[in-house]
Amino acid sequence: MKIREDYTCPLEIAHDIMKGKWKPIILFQLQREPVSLSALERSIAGISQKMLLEQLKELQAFGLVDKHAFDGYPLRVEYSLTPDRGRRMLEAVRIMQQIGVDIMVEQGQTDFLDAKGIAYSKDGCPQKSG
Amino acid sequence: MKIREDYTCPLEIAHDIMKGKWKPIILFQLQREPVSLSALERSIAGISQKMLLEQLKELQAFGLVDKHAFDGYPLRVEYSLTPDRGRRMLEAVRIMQQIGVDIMVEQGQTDFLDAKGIAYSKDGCPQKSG
DNA sequence: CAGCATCCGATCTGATACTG
DNA sequence: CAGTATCAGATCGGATGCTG
Repeated sequence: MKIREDYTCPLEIAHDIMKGKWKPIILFQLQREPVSLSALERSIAGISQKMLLEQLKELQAFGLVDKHAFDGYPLRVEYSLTPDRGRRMLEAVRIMQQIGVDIMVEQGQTDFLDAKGIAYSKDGCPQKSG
Repeated sequence: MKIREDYTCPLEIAHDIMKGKWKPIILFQLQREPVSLSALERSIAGISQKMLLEQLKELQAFGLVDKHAFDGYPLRVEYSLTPDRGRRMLEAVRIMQQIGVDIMVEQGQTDFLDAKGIAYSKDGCPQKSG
């Protein structure tokens, strides 16, 4: 995957980086630690492997995500946020996430809040299994 | 326009708020002051009136944008960011924009930077006319 | 100036089956 | 476990013409 070199507007790049249903969620899920493809797939409800791989590739191309492949069997791979660009974009994702939380609370949906009404369970998104 | 009330994930809402090619650009253009529809249209290169109106409506529905209509002829309307949600989302947009700037600089595109190499001309996006 | 409706091609995304 | 290929339906977005 190669990045266009004829962008004329920074926000056009930003859109290409973040577009689609899954990118912000993927970045959000990578915030704690490097994770395997299958772990990522399990942590994101509803995503197909095709979309996950495709979006991860784009994030890698733009320098937000790193991939580390280990030799041997079974195959093992770990994805992580890059310290600079990935972490910075995570800040933007956090803001968006918080606004989403606000709206859910405003709608009376407080299920995902903890006892103190501050933090939210897991990452605030439904997980695949237990 | 009515907002879904069955969201299960804050980032799902965030995506609905920001999805599409134009929302971040519109928020960015609204940061300085309230503007009319036609001014907005002029300041965003390539957007159609249909998309502009449609996206503004969605941003209003989610509480990021306010609209103020004045009586009399010619018709006059002003759009602005809401002080809370709109301004907060603008922070996320700024982060995304800055990452876009970084990538453009990395690609050797420095045309839009000012003499000091820090700020960028206009809003960093091409404008319609002069 | 502000706003709406329709048509239609481009793009995105999910399901499914297959490879190393 | 990690990753690829293909096909079909859904969604997105641009052009255009019309109303108050």
